[in-house]
Amino acid sequence: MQTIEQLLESKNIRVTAMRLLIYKFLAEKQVAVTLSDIENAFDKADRTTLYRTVKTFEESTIVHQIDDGTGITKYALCEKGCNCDIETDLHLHFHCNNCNETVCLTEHKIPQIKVPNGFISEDINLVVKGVCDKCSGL
Amino acid sequence: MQTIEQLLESKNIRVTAMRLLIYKFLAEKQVAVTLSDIENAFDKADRTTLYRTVKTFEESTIVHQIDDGTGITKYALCEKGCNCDIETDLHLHFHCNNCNETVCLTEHKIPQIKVPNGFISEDINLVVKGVCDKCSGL
DNA sequence: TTATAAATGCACTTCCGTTGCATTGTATTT
DNA sequence: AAATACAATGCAACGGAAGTGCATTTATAA
Ligand SMILES: [Mn+2]
Ligand SMILES: [Mn+2]
Ligand SMILES: [Zn+2]
Ligand SMILES: [Zn+2]
Repeated sequence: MQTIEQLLESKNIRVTAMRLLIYKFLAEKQVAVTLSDIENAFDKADRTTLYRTVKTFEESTIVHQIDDGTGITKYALCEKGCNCDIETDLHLHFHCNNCNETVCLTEHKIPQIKVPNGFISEDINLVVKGVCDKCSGL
Repeated sequence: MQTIEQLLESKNIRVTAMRLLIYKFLAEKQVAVTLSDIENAFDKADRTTLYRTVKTFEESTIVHQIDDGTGITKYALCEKGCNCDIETDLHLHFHCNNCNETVCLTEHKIPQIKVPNGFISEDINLVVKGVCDKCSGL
């Protein structure tokens, strides 16, 4: 088990206080977060720093971006061994219409999707919307 | 075969010049269009009118909205017999990373997606990204 | 024709993402 | 240790797209 510091260093990302804090924040969250979420969690830090930190993480396959259809970009930590950079992360995402939260369903891979002749599939974004387990009470 | 006028009247939407023009514009386009696309096609008309027209169409299941991940909302005519309003339109969308166009693949329905226990699926958004038939040359 | 309501146009706002640039902090070299 | 070089952070501003309030025009109905 490697530390966060080791992870960052392995990706050639300098270890700073902010980056450690933001990483920990993402790690303890069970849901995808928006930039505003991070902003609210770190009042003292500037929006831009948070934005660039997340972007840095994204470029190094530490987090992946999620477009859940709300119009607001969300972020979540990549699983270890995730290959977002070379091929798309094929797990699906679930957006709850009730609590408005979005989660990675990393266990649920996206099935093979057929496209018409002449079309070349390179990436797939699949978002299921409905009611999450916390809200459904099932 | 019903006329556009008849279609609008059947949905209790008043027939206006703008609405007929915008409908025809959408009908002759083979790809999903942005509000800016419509704006460029109708210089004289105001953005707000176009915006509200499309929204009116959307509320009456004449067009459906497409979130292809570009961050810009796109619109396309619904097929006849489409049930966007009561259940989600289950066809998938394809976004070309080369020409940046998005098309409805109405023939390609979204397969059944399994979600974990406790989750209730109500709607699915599936966007395949890659190279379209025009750009691939295949 | 007049009264009523909807459609359109104009101005303005908000929200999110993004960038330029100055400043601070860190690491490396001399 | 001091000087240097470069990256990280903070502040301010911008831009695009979606959305809203209100006045005006246009269509429908009485
Ligand atoms: Mn995910
Ligand atoms: Mn479609
Ligand atoms: Zn929920
Ligand atoms: Zn193309």
